[in-house]
Amino acid sequence: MRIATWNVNSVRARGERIAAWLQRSDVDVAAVQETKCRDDQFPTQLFTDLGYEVAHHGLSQWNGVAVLSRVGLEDVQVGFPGQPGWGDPEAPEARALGAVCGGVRVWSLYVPNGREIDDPHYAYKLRWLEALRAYGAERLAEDPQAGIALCGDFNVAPQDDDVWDMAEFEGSTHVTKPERDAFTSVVEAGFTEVVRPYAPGPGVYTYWDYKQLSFPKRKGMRIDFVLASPALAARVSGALIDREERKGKGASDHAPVMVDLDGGAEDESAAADSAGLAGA
DNA sequence: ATGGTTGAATGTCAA
Repeated sequence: MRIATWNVNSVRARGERIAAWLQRSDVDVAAVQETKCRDDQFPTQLFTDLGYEVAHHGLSQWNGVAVLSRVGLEDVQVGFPGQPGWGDPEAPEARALGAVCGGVRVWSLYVPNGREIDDPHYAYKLRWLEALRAYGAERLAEDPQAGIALCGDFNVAPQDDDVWDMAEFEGSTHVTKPERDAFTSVVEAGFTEVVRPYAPGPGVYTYWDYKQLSFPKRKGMRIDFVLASPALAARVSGALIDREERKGKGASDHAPVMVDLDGGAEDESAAADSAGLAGA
């Protein structure tokens, strides 16, 4: 089974490109962020026509998260318990959506950007990551064998090599110790980042700003991740960052990140077929 | 080409 995460930066501006990518890449489950639309604006049919079930949560033109799956989509959760809110009155934004797909609880997460270190959004970002850690820890305490994937745009570059030049990030968000500590806390709660071992840096990124020719100049950031629970991490057989998808007219500013899993219902059925053939 | 973004409530914010 292949699962993926991608900040698409508007599902309406990029629908055809997303559909082409799903098919080309043989994606079974996609966690999508920044759909930038309400539920009633989501181009559901584009994906159901390709055999995917769709769950979307969008409240406005900002944020918006979705899960697309062709291996079943059950138990949809809008937001997670304890997810911090924003605004007045304070309310959760459309930044988290979970569903069980092919036996794995897949979360599409869009961590707040943080903007500037002295902006209230920065403290909001840290609260949000802490709440995610607490929720993840709780789920694993309840079921240590659970297959959980925390997929998304974390808006944190955990290591110095995850940005093109640390000197250019002096005083900036995404690389501060509190943000990195918050990310590490989620990992230490039991969620291994499974992409990096198969796509090591330096110079390997998932996001390049549209401005200043960042992509051709290779000035990117690694901020999109798949964090897997122990049982799920044990099934990972590969991962890749689809840098090609960042190229050309109409690209998102993020690249898709894909993870391949061994086992699960499909592989068991294939193994049974193989055994049957061998015996024939 | 010596510069250079894109997408969303069309006006200005967000990333």
